[in-house]
Amino acid sequence: MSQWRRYPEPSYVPYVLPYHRVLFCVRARHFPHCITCSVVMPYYAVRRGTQTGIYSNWQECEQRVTRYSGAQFKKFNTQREAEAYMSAPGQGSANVQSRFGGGCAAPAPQPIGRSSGAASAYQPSSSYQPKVSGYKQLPKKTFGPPRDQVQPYPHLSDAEVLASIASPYSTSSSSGRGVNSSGTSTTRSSGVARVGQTEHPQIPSRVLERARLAKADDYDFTPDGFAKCYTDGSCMGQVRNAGVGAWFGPQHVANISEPLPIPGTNNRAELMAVLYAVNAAKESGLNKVEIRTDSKYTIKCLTEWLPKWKQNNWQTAANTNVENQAEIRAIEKACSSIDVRFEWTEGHSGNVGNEAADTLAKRGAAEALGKL
Amino acid sequence: MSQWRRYPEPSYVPYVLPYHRVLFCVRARHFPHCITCSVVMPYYAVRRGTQTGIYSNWQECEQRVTRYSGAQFKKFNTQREAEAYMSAPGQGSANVQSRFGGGCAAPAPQPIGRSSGAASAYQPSSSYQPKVSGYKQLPKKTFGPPRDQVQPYPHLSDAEVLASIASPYSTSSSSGRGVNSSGTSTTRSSGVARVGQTEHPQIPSRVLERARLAKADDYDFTPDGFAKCYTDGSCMGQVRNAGVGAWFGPQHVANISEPLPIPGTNNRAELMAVLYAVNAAKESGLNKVEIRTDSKYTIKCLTEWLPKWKQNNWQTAANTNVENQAEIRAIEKACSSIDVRFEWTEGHSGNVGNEAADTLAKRGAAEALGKL
RNA sequence: CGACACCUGAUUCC
DNA sequence: GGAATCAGGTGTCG
Repeated sequence: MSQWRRYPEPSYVPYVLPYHRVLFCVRARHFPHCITCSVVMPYYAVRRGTQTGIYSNWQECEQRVTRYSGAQFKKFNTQREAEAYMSAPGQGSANVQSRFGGGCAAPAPQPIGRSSGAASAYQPSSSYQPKVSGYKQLPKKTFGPPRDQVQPYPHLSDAEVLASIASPYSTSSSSGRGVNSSGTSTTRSSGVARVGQTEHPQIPSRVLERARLAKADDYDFTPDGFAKCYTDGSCMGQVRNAGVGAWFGPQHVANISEPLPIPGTNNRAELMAVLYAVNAAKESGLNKVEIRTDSKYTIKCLTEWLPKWKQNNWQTAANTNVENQAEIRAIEKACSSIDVRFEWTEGHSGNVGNEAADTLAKRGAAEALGKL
Repeated sequence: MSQWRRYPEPSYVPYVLPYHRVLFCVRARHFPHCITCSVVMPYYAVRRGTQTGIYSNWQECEQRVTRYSGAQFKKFNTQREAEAYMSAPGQGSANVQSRFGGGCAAPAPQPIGRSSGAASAYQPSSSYQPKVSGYKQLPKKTFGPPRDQVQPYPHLSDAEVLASIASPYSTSSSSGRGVNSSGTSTTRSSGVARVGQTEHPQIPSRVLERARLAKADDYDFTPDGFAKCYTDGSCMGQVRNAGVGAWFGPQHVANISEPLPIPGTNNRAELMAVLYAVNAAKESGLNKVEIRTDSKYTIKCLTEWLPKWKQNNWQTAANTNVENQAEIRAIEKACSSIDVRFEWTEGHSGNVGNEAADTLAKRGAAEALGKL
């Protein structure tokens, strides 16, 4: 391993048949055309975030980007590309330009160069990244943008599904917070401890607020008393705008259709949908909820694999770090104060609840796309 | 997976966060409202397989489909859909059509709705059928015979990669051999000793013939004058059909995509790819070539470990005989008259050359499998 | 124990 | 057709 790890460092790479005259492949800067010798040191350009700049590792980047609505960032292999990205006409680039181009040096955190060796024990997923090879994907034909005819399921029309949730899309404000306290005090019947707002900061407040408005009668319960909840995630396009959806029933006030604040993957979206749903369920006073998702990945993460991962330090069978670790842990934590059961539903098989959640999720992803 | 398999059986489904009190979801008949448990009577249409027809359960379908190269089959919820699928213009459907629609009766087994009347022939008594859905993926892994639009990487389409080597797939004959001798005499400029045909019997003659057609300008050289060559090996299935691929550049006449005459392992295939490539390079008169492979095993064999093995009588650290000794020695010998340098490329990381070699190798393995 | 590769399977997202 | 993710396995070496 050591041998390969040292690869990018400025040294000679003696991969030569030793019984020949020894040949050397000099480092990348000497042989820029030698693809395999190229240094793979990443450049994370944060064009929009709590603090813009170019960083040399994902941790640095993540700090400025997580929970930042509409964050724009991307990984590059060269500083030049990263700088080009910063200068590109992205939203909020004006602000970025001043920070980056100007001498206004970023404080403590180190824009590149500083090869911070401190690799935290907890390696967060790099899955937020739009995948290195953005340029390659360009020629790929994109899916037709104007397809709006989804026709999900028989009973409810698309419009009805969307109508079944009070449009939270425009009201991102926390205007309702003041009234909130009183509402919160009207604790519901269940013995579930009401979790404070601070405990699930990543859940938009309006999701929780609406969940509080739901009454027990509004839910559809299984014979053994679990509230049914269909969840789904969606992520679209090369930017990977993601959205989540959760469906408790037609016209249910607690239904969720939200964009995710940062780009992600399909699987992250599926997980986040569960996280949103579980938190909403808790917020409305339920003590038993049955999450129905079509993602076996999600279910297995939470049931089969999680116990193993907690023991083996979150290593996958291929000896890589488990992805979406943060989301999985968050769900686990959220589930500690409510009984959660998971059921798998086959996707696109005409299941009403699943289709509804799908529509909701797509709507959320579409909103995320509009935010960019 | 076994867990999922058991789904439809009359039992409990324990998909519950394990750190909670264990909860059970009783079977469908007990909880008819539980949509995800609903049993759907399936129709398995086998459009291409050992025997075509429509079957009512997966077992029947599986028999006609497993190990059948290029099998085409699909599950439907209605007989009408299944029949439509059978009539649809799938590849090789001509054959299918005659079988199905024609009187060419399938023997013993009972297609469900074979020409209407037979619908009753086999009436699936609801029961059993799992909604397992493993079958859906099955056709995916088969190399579709007619698929020419693969789009593996940006610059070159799959077809172009394949097209970049004169199709040796059909011309397995050694028709060009007679002319060969004269061609061999036209030695190229390099001081490399021309190896006689008999010295590398394992290299198909067409590989060498095509290499001879390449001119120096056709190659892509590193700044220090090494011709770039990506190699890859592939071996598929339990039979271990293997293939090799070598890629010198787009449309390069010397590119290689060959099946290996005998089954082997992945590592043997990787080694053979290098062997083919080095011989081709020599044959085209190169005197310096840089082999780029994603197999560290191959590189280490040829650089790190080989000197040691020559001294210790080819004994591994665990005191066993070194595997693939013949291939390693053959490469070493081939390298004695050409400068060969090795570079490691990470697999499946978007590297164009590596992806191309991969495609070529897979194609070769597929041919070995008889899938072509 | 580590490393790379080669596969198989599964679901979803596009 | 590809990406996201995981599980299981073999081939090989130190």
